[in-house]
Amino acid sequence: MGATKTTHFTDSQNEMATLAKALGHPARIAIIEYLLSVNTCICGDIVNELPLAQPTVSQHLKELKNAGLIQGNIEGNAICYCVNETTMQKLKSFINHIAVKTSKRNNCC
Amino acid sequence: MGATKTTHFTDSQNEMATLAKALGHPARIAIIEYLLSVNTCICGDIVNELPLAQPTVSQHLKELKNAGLIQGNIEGNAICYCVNETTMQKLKSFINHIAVKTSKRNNCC
DNA sequence: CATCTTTATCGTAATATTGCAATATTAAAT
DNA sequence: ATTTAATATTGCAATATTACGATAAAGATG
Repeated sequence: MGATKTTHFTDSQNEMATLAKALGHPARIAIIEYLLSVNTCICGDIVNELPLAQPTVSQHLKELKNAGLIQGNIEGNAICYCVNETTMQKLKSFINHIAVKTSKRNNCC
Repeated sequence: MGATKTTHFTDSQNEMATLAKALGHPARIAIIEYLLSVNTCICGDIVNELPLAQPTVSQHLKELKNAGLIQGNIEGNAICYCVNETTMQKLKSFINHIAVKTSKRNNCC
């Protein structure tokens, strides 16, 4: 075992889990925050912002990209990264939906 | 290696990563959704709702509980589970903050 | 008290993640 | 064409996660 049984869950559940998982590492949270700390896309310079080696950062960027949370455009020999608004809104809607349901629930615990 | 370098990141980054990571599995999304599908706490019956063996579900519940996303109260020989509103609001605020920043950013990708 | 029900824990196998050194790739600059 | 700069990929070791059978623990029920 060790592999997630994705086939037993709905597409929505798998999709949201994928997005949450991609954010489930402090380095990737830090990357997102850094991308948003400037009012434009970041071309290069991400590695120097993080306390991790370049291959490690590259890997984290890849995971964020695979999940659709960020996108990268080649700009010369650098790559411009930015947060994907559509995906972020999707995640936001889901969390909001859960949070609203939670607050409207009858407390009993 | 293989261990996350949590000490190099801020408390906030680590906290949000922990919450996101806890939601980063479809079974745990399904558990949260099931807990919210009824307007009260769920005492037992979670195992039968999921396509996973009882020890596996128990483990997922434990992780959600460790992250503070759900809480469980002993009720006889069963345990009543429900979503933790405070933690969920914290996650919601963070995601909202990120989403707002994303949508206010100058697009360039 | 014996038994049933519910949930947790242990042990373990399969797989995934994290991290980085070494190396490759790609495009700009000289 | 060579060098430089930025990013990706490969390979690998350490660790974490996922899943479940077996078993334990704790309260309810007969």
